[in-house]
Amino acid sequence: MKLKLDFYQRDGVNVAQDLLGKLLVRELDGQKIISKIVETEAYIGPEDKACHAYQNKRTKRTEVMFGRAGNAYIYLIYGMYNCLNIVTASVGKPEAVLIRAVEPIEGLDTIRKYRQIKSKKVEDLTNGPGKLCQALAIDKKLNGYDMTYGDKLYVLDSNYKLEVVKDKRINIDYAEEYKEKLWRFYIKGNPFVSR
DNA sequence: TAAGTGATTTGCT
DNA sequence: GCAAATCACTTAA
Repeated sequence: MKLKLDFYQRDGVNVAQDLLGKLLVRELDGQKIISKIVETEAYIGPEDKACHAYQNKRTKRTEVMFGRAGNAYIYLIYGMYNCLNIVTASVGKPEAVLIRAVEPIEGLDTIRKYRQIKSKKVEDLTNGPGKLCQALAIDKKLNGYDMTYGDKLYVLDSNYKLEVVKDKRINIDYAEEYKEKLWRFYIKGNPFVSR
């Protein structure tokens, strides 16, 4: 079952937790890549200093976050890496969940085609936000993509048993007190979780 | 550990 | 308009 609008149309922190263990599906060129979401972070617009849309700052880039829940928010960071977020809450509320890491389930060959690395370790394919985007061939063409409707990128429901760990977010030193927020979630013991 | 990388935003004109 | 600063990361040592 594909996750529907009502799943995303909730508080970003809850959506972030509930997305763990769900299946992220990417289809392209007739190939299907299925991966399990193992790590997420919540970005809560108006109050969160780490969020691009802090204090409801609305620019061309953050526009998508103000839009409908279930849309993909993809942006380029550090000049070369894409990050995948899913917009949550309702229209006008800039909230999103960053997908930080996934575990490949199906379509390893396709993943390797898009992300060629020296490392033999499977973990290195998708254990980070930029890596997973390379692996799934996600770029800005998919920005604003409707994941509750489209077939190229969406999330399937699942019933994995898992233990959720709450932690501080990382790599957002500039966010001052908000970097202490426990808005990062990951599956305990999963090898694909980034440091 | 450190540096590369360029789109985006901001703060001047 | 243009220039400078910023940055939700990765890789190779």
